[in-house]
Amino acid sequence: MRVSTKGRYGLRVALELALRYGGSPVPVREIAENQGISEKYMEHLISILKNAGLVKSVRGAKGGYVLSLPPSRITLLDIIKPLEGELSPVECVDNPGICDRSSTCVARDIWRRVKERVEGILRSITLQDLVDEHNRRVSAGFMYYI
Amino acid sequence: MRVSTKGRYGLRVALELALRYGGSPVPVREIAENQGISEKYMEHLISILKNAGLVKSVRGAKGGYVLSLPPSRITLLDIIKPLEGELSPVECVDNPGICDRSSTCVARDIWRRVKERVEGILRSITLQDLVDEHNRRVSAGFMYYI
DNA sequence: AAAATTCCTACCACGTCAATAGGTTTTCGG
DNA sequence: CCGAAAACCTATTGACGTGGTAGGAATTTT
Repeated sequence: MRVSTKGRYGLRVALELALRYGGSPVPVREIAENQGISEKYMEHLISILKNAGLVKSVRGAKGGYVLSLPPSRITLLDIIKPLEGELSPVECVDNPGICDRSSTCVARDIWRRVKERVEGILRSITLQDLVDEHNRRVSAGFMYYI
Repeated sequence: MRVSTKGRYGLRVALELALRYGGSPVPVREIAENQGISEKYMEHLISILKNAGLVKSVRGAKGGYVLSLPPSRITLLDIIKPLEGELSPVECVDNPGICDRSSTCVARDIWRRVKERVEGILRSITLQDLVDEHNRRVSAGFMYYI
C-alpha cells in the first residue's frame, strides 16, 4: 500500500511551487537542490505534472516552472493522481471485467470503500492548506528560538 | 497504492474459513481449488496467517486449517496487516527517523491521516460482516432465478 | 505401511521503480 | 550575435519486490 517516490516527491515539488506562487518561474535545479533529489529525476517528475496541466513551463534562461492555478484551486488528489495512477488497492475496483467474480465479490466492496476514503481525504485538502500549515510551523519554530 | 496478491488472496482465504467456521479443518488443497490459486502459493500465504495467530492448523491426514477465533472477533485489519505489513503510504509515517524533515513535514501529516483512515475502515469490518453480506447475496441470487 | 496433509527452505523469472545518461531546443543577457 | 541557462526528449540501467515453483521432511489418520 505504498505511494511511490513519484507521489512523494511530486507533492513536495508542488508544495514548493505553491510557496512561491506569484513570483518568477522556479528552475528544476533549485527545487532539486532544496529537496535533495537528483535534478534529472526531478525533471522527469515535473514533466508529468506539466502534462497533467498543473504546472506551466517557461523555457530558456530565467525560465522554470510555475503552478498554472492558484494553490487554493489545486487539491492533493489533482497532484497525486497523474503521478500514481488510480488509487485503487486492487485492479478490479476500476476494471470489473478483470475478474468474473466482481459482481458478487464482497471483498471488492471493501476495496472500493478504501479507495473512496483515500480519494476523499486527498480531495479535501488543497495546496493552500499545506502552505498555511507550513507557514504556521515555520513561525512557531521561529518563536521557539527567541 | 496497490495491495499485493498476498492481501487479496489472504482475505479470500479468511472468508472461506469463516464460511466454514465450526466445521472440520479445511485443507489447503480445497481452498486453492475453490479460489483457482496455486496450492503451493496458498500454502505460503496461510502460513503467514498461522504465524499471526489467526488460524490454527491440524497436521496429518484429515487435517487442515480452522480460524482460531470466531469470525465476529477477527477484523479485516487483523488479516491484512500480517500479509501486507504496515499500511502507511510512506515509510516515514511509521519510522520518522528515516527522514530528517519528519518533525516539520506537512506532507507526512497527510500520509498519516490516510493510513489512519484505511486502518479505520478495515478495523471496523469483521469476517462475520463479510459472511453475512455473502449469504445475503447468495440468497438474493437464488431468489432471482426462481 | 500408505496416504494425506502440514511444514520448511531454497530458488527463479519477471516487471516495475528509481535513477542516470546524453543529448536537442529555446530564450535571455550582454 | 554569442554564450549560458534552462526546458525538453528518448533511451538505458541496476536493484528490488512480487508472484510463483520445487522438493522434500515431519506428522497424523486409516
